[in-house]
Amino acid sequence: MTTLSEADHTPPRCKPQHFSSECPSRVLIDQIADKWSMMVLAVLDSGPLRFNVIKKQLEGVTQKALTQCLRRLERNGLVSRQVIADAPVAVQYEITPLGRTLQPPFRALYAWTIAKMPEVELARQAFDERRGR
Amino acid sequence: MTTLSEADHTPPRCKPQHFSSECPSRVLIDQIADKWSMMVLAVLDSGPLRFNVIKKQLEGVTQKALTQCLRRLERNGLVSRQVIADAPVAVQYEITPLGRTLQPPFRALYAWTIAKMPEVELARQAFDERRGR
DNA sequence: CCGTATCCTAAAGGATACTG
DNA sequence: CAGTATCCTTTAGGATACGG
Repeated sequence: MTTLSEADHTPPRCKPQHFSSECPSRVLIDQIADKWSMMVLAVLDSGPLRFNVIKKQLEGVTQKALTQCLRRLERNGLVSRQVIADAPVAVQYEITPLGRTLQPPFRALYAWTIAKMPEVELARQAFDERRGR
Repeated sequence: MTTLSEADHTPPRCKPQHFSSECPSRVLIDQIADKWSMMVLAVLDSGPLRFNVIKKQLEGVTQKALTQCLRRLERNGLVSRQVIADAPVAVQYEITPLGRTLQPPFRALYAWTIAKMPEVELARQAFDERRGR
């Protein structure tokens, strides 16, 4: 991956303006670009939650999809998983310190979404009209 | 979608801590969560480019995938498309003013990626070891 | 050069049933 | 409760060929 602004850093093993498939940042984009990850992290931001509580807050997510998402977040060190051996079993998911560092960038992205959504909606309508739906 | 921090805004038509499928921000997340969109916007950040130039800089993207991605970006008003009627035809893609406003949030996300990649890599190795590959 | 159309394969995603 | 396993359907994605 290249820079968004040249001064920011030195991209490891990446030529300027070329997104090689081995570029480390590509790996992370694949994670961030997941359908549910951002929402899971947002939900966990207020504190640890149990599986079904998370599930209830993400309308449309299936158990399978949420499990996969949580596993990947756990694997990447963004979320921790703790089994509480009661009967019936409880499992707590908690955002890690590393996961918390994602909060500022995500917050910026979220603010953008809220601020620009109306403009995007207008652009869509214009586009769809331009090409007879 | 809910807030990442309660003070930021008032989410339109969304209950606190609940990501409804009709919530406008979900629509945007679906766009941002696209595999190539962020890279396309990063590549276009330096100026307008032609289709095949963009394609060359995104290793592994197919013509079909890139076309789809650019159409969606155009539809959402983040990128503009201009046909230059030479022979053979040339098509220029350019980031729009609206698209440019995404730059700061993306830059923050990108900086995070570069900064935290090593930690993520360590977390992965630990996870994979915990569960016998 | 910049697509669209078609075909085909691979992967994602839902539904259901079952287990510690 | 929190998964895993299985099946099956749907969708995404690559490859190829062709058209404006």
